[in-house]
Amino acid sequence: MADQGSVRARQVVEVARGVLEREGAGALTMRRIAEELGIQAPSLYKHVPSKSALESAIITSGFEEAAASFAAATEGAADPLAAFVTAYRAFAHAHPHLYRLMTDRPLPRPDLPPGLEGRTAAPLQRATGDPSRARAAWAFIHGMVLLELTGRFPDDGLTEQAWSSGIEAMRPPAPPVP
Amino acid sequence: MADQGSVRARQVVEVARGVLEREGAGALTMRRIAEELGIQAPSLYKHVPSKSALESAIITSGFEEAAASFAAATEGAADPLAAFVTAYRAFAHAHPHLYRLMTDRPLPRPDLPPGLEGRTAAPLQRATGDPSRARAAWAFIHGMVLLELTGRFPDDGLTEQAWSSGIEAMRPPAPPVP
DNA sequence: GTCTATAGTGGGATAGAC
DNA sequence: GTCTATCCCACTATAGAC
Repeated sequence: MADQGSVRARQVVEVARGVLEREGAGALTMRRIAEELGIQAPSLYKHVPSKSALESAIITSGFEEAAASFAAATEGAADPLAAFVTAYRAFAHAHPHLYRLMTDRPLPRPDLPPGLEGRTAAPLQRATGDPSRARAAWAFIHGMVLLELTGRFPDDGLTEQAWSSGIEAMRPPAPPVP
Repeated sequence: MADQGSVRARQVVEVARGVLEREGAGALTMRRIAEELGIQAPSLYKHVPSKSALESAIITSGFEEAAASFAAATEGAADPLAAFVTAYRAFAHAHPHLYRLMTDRPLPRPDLPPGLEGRTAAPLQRATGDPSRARAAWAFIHGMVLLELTGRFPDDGLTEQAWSSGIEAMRPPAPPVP
C-alpha cells in the first residue's frame, strides 16, 4: 500500500505528468491516470497515498528537470543571465501546464527534497550577483512567461523587445575597469 | 430569462464577486452564490446565462475598478511609474482571488466592454513612455505580485529592495537637458 | 497488484409548475 | 422571479475479495 519509492509508483508519477502536460490540469484525475495505465482508479492508491502527494511528486520531477537544465545552460556561459533566461523561457513554453502547477500555488515545501528549490534558483543568483536583483529578475521572467502563456500581449514584434530591454535592465552593474 | 442588464443581474454579479473575494475561486459555485442571495441555484439562470458569463462579468467589474484606480493614482503624479506600481500592488493584494481570476487565463475578450483592457493599461504606457518597456514593466510587476501572493520569497527584508531595484530599472531614460 | 462495489461529495444545467 | 425535482456529470477515497 502506497510504496512511493517502488518502480510502479514512479511509473504512476511519470504517466500522471504525461497526462498533465498533454491535457492540462483539468484532466489530471485519478480516473484518467488509471485509464492511461490500463488499470482501475482505486488501484492507484496501492502506490500513491493521495492525489496531492502525486501532485507533489510531479512538481518535484519538474523542479529536478528545471534545475538540471538551468545549471547546464549557465555553467561556463559567456552571458549567464541571457543563458538562464533562454533556458527558463524554453522550459516554461515546453511544459506550460507543468510550469503552472509548479508556480500557481504555494509550494508544498515539506514534500520536496531539501535543497531542491535553492538549487533551481542558484544559477540566477550567480548571474545577477545579488539576491534582491535576482528576485526582481525572476519576477520579470516569470511575469513575461505567464503573460505570454495567457495570450496577454498583442502578437506584434514588440514582445521580443520587451524581453531584451528587461534583461538589460536586470544586469549587474559592470565592474569598474581599472 | 437571463436579463444580464437588470438590477437583479447586477446584484448577482456583485454577490458572486463577494464570494470569490472572501472564499476563493473554489467556492465560486452557483449553489454558493444562490445561498448568499437566499434563493435556489436554478433561479440564478433567470438572470445569468451561464457560469462563465458570470465570471466574465466579475472580471469586467475588476478591470473597471482597477482602471479607475490606476488612472486616479497616476494623473498629475510627480512620479507616475512609482504611483502606478503602488496602486497596482495595492489592488492585487486587496483582491488576490479576483486578481488571479483576471490574470490566470486568457481574457474572455469578446465578453468585455471594448476599450476596457487598453484603458486599464494606458497609465503604465504613459509612465514608461514606450510600449515594449511597458510590457517589461508590467511583467515585472505582475511577476512580483504573484510571487508575493504564492509565498515564494523568503520573508526577509529583501523583497522591498527587489521592488525598488526593479522599478528603477524600468524607468525611461532621462530626457537630455539642454 | 488488481479488481468490484460503493460511499460520499460536489458540480452545472434544464423542465415545468406556481 | 422563484420553486421543486431531476439529470448527468465528475471526483477522491475506502473496504474487501481474489
